[in-house]
Amino acid sequence: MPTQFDPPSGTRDFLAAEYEKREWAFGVLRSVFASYGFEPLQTPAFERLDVLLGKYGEDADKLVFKILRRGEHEASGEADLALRYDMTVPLARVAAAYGSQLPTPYKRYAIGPVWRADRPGRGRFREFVQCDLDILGSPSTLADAEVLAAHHDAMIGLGLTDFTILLNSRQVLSGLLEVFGVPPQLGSGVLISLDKLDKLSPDEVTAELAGRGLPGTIADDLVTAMTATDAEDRIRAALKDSEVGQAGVDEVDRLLALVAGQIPATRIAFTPRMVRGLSYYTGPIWELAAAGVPGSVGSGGRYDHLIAQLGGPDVAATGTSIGIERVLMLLAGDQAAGRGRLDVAVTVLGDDLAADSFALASAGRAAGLRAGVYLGGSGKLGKQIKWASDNGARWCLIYGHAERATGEVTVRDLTSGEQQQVPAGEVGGYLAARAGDRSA
RNA sequence: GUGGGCGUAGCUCAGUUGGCAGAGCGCCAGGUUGUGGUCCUGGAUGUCGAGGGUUCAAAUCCCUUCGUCCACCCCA
Repeated sequence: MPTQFDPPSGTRDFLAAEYEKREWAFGVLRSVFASYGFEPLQTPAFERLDVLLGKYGEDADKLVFKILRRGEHEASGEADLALRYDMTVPLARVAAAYGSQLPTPYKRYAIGPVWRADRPGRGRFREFVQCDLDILGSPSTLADAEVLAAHHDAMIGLGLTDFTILLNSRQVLSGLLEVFGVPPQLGSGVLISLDKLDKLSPDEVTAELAGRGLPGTIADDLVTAMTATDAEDRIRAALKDSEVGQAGVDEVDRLLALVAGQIPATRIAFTPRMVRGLSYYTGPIWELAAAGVPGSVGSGGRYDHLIAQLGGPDVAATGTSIGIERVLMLLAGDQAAGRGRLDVAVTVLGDDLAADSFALASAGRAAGLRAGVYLGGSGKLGKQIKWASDNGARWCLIYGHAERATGEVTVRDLTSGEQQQVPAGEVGGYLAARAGDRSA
């Protein structure tokens, strides 16, 4: 097939099987979030350009899909609107617009497509669904714990158990830089390099740190402490010398204690080396890793002043983002089986019988089943039964002149091949009585 | 944005030194005119991603372009 009929790169068509799998997953998320008392929020697919630009820096601005001005201004080539880039900026706008009308704290979830003018790759799209869970207005660690627990439960609800939550804190990272004597101006660069410890060897990271201008002995000490088998103990001990660092450790421990009843200890761990690249986090940070998926399958943290930076009120905030597209990749085989399109397939064995066939299908629907009549051009019964079978129907209702003469319908069970004559008026009840026997 | 791989039937892919466009699966028809799945027989697949060049001759070699995949970067 010519490639011009593929959807634009980085976008996808979802035919029935995949669509249903996705809808199932979104439904699981909605129900888990609702069970925690989070409420839904839906905002427009596009926002005013000035609402979106300049929020995350120039690099992010380049990834915003802009919408040209229309009408007489179109020739100007300027844009005044843009497709949303994430769910957080719209959240800030909503907080600014409806502030006092929103509950406090405001616990909301948002599931919907976002767009990025990015280069697509594996697990990376230009149009993808983002699923965010946030709490505005609570500075409490309880809020972080609730978000984290809900995220964990959502993953479990989706059938995922083989994942790990890497937990750290901004204060821990600040403390590390302090106790190891990293010059303040090198801080963010050093953290970016340390984040690569899960991909690069300790030596490579040490070299990269030196390349950033960090004195060799400091780089060495830092990498050694982070990668030792007893790294966590070493870091904990070292941070005792830092007020901010110790505060970070205390908060991480508090968070671990709060979620201990819901998240098994094997699935969550204090991970001092984990650094979230984004600079707006102000407290605990976390990332979910799963085997077989590039990057993370979710991440979040506390971001206390971001909402104000994005144009909203200056409220405490914490939240998490479920990497649903990547989670769906892990679910590839499981939920995709599909259960067919019909429960009841009705033959049409002649133009003069079609109206009765329609009525039979209607009776099937009234019995709570999915029912359809044969729309093809073949009058052959064999073709029609094959059609019924191809559509996954459990029953084929055979209704020809012989049946009409006796006022009965031949009900063929396509699983067993057994057939039974049923009075036409009782077909609905007959099917309803047997529909519960075996789940679809 | 940098480097590399790959674009052939609906799908997964073969295709030798340039020499008639192939297989499996799926699809259609028949065997069986009122009985699907299994089986047997037969049939159709097509802009060889697109454009240009070399050649008697190009899926094959060269150039360009588009798409796609992998690594780096960045993210979800």
